[in-house]
Amino acid sequence: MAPTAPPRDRLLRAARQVVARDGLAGLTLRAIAREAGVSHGAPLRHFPTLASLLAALAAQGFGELVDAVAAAVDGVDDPRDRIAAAGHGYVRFALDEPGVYAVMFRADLVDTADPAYVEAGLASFAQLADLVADAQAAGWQADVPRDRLTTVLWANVHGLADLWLHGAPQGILGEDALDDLLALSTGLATGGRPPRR
Amino acid sequence: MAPTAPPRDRLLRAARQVVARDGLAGLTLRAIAREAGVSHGAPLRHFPTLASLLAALAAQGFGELVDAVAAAVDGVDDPRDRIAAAGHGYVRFALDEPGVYAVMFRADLVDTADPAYVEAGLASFAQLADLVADAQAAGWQADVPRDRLTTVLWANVHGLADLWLHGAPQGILGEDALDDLLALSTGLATGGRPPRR
DNA sequence: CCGGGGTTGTAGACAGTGTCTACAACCTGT
DNA sequence: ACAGGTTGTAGACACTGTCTACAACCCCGG
Repeated sequence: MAPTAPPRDRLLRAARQVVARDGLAGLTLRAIAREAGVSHGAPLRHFPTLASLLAALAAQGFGELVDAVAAAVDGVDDPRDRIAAAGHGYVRFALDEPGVYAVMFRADLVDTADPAYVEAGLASFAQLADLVADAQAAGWQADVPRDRLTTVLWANVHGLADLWLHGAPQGILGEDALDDLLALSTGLATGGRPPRR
Repeated sequence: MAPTAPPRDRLLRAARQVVARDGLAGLTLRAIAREAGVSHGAPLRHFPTLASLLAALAAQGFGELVDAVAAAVDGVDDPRDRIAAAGHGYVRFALDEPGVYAVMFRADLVDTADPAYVEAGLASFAQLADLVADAQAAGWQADVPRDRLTTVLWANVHGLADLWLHGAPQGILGEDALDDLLALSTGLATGGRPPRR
């Protein structure tokens, strides 16, 4: 094993630890440098700006999101059930990595022009679009433009994750309502079928 | 007319102008003070902290959101159409006031414990819950717990607004797809009925 | 072997930030 | 007229992102 990872990776790992420990408010360039054990200006040797470092972190996050969704879908056969499973995996990822997920959708923190960021986001969208394509081929909402249908489903799970991370529904519904909300949301969207048993 | 409004209101108005002009990144306590024409420490006479000023701004925003949704629903009779109209009004508000809307859901910027903020958010939720209650009374999803159904619908429109403000769908679908997305989203959620003509 | 050259890191500076504090002006009510 | 609260000012502090000058360090060609 490499005892010392490449400095870019070390910085990104440090950023993850910082955001996991101190949240978005503590995710500062100097805090990342401290966490990585280097001087406050060192990160700028590898990223021209904090926004570009966060773009790299967000791009990593999109990659892991794709993996999480793929794992959630794995083994599910029915195309509509696969969409529901994907939504489940999506939200679970957001809750497992709340800091990284928050960074991924913070246009004011991230350099949204970063090519790796854009590409990773599009790959995540394409993954969901493929699942939609399968469901459409099986007859579900076959006459709706695929990208629009995909975007709406994406907005559904993203909204649920964002609201939940914000904490609003917990005060109304309690801490353990998320699974029910997810089942309800995907059930509504995919045609009100009862959840699989 | 009062030539000089109460200082609290002047500060909140200044904050709106700043966020409308410079976005979230420019929404700083000192910028608000400059916009209001006072010294950099003056706002702290009226708000103990920046987060509390932003909580007051967000609470105002929730009030205006309620008004916007009420106006959008006004004149629509069918309960399910009212829900669709509410979603339309919701997203339109978010796009008309992107700065204020962003502040409303930024838990890291806002003092989320502020009573006025909590109350205003709950009032907005209650408004949507009432619309849901009417639709349920008319037979739509009558067996689903109302607060959970409301939360899911809220998440749908919030996710669409947040994604759109983030700019992601525009790159895929173009700048003018929003109305179609909204119709598709509410159509899916309320049972796939065709949009009203 | 040696000596550059690029990579990586350091340390200090600068403007800008939120918040605190000491001070002053002003308005109000008795 | 005067005391007290409200509102505002100005300076300080620690912190931030970014820039710059400087120094180690490693690798590779002669």
